[in-house]
Amino acid sequence: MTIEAPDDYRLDAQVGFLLRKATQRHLAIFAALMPDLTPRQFAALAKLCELGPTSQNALGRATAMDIATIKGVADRLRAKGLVAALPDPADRRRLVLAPTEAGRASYAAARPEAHRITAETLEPLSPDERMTFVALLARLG
Amino acid sequence: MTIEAPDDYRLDAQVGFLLRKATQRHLAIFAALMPDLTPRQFAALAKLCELGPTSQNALGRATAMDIATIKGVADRLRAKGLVAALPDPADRRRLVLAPTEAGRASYAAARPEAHRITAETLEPLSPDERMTFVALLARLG
DNA sequence: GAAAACTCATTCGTGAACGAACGGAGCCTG
DNA sequence: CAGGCTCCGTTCGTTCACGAATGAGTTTTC
Repeated sequence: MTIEAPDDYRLDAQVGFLLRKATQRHLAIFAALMPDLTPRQFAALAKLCELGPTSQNALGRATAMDIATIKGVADRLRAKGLVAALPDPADRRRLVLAPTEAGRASYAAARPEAHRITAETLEPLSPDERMTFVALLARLG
Repeated sequence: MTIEAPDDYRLDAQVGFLLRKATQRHLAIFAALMPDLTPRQFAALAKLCELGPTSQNALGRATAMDIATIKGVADRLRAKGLVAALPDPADRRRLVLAPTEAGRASYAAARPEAHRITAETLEPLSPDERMTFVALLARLG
């Protein structure tokens, strides 16, 4: 792993490119092990089960999704019957989201798969390397 | 950095979530420093300048983009006048892409920015940590 | 030399990211 | 209480990912 000189640019060594490739591989693993939910849908459902009833914007912030993005994700989760939305009587701007019975069941069933997805994504690294990698990655967020 | 027990799932500690957040930050840096090209457009242009005339499919493989994705990226680069497309007389299925004069100039101008983008993305890490991180990340692609 | 197998490019559909603009609603300060 | 600031949700437009299907062209194989 050499640091390239300013006049020698190799795309394949750039963080952005490597991040994209690692993400691609991870998404393929995810789609194979959890075909019924997309990563964002699972993230939103997981956070919702963790937090309980939450406004749409707040859920977006908790899952690091754009306001426009969480809207679409929430709509698709509602269409699947995993999430219910009710207007907040105390604040009429708010749409309060909560997992349905089916949503909680789906989350409970998906959790072991989520661990497997993480494990398989990190599989090329040794246990020590995995810890190192995750710790460094967390600092780039 | 603890490894969570199977019954304690925290979204914020999952590789997929961290990858997404790191990518988000990187994309924001990219958009700020290279507003005229998207990361994929830059990647395609860079590979094209590196490889010379290349078929669309081959460029897709070289940049780790789906066939359907590279089509759109190539179309947008053509619309910007940075890339030209000609049918291959030797193989009439092929569309051969090549950078235009403007494309080469744009790439030459963008290269220093690309280095700055990489540097800024990795800025939270020490020089040693950067090497470690990039090496580990490369193995997850 | 003809059928089978493969390759190249295109198109369609779904899911997603995110900036920008918008209107409705609450809050805060003068 | 009125004007302004902020927040909430929605919609629009552009870009991208990727599976699937299709049609045209090329190579392989028998």
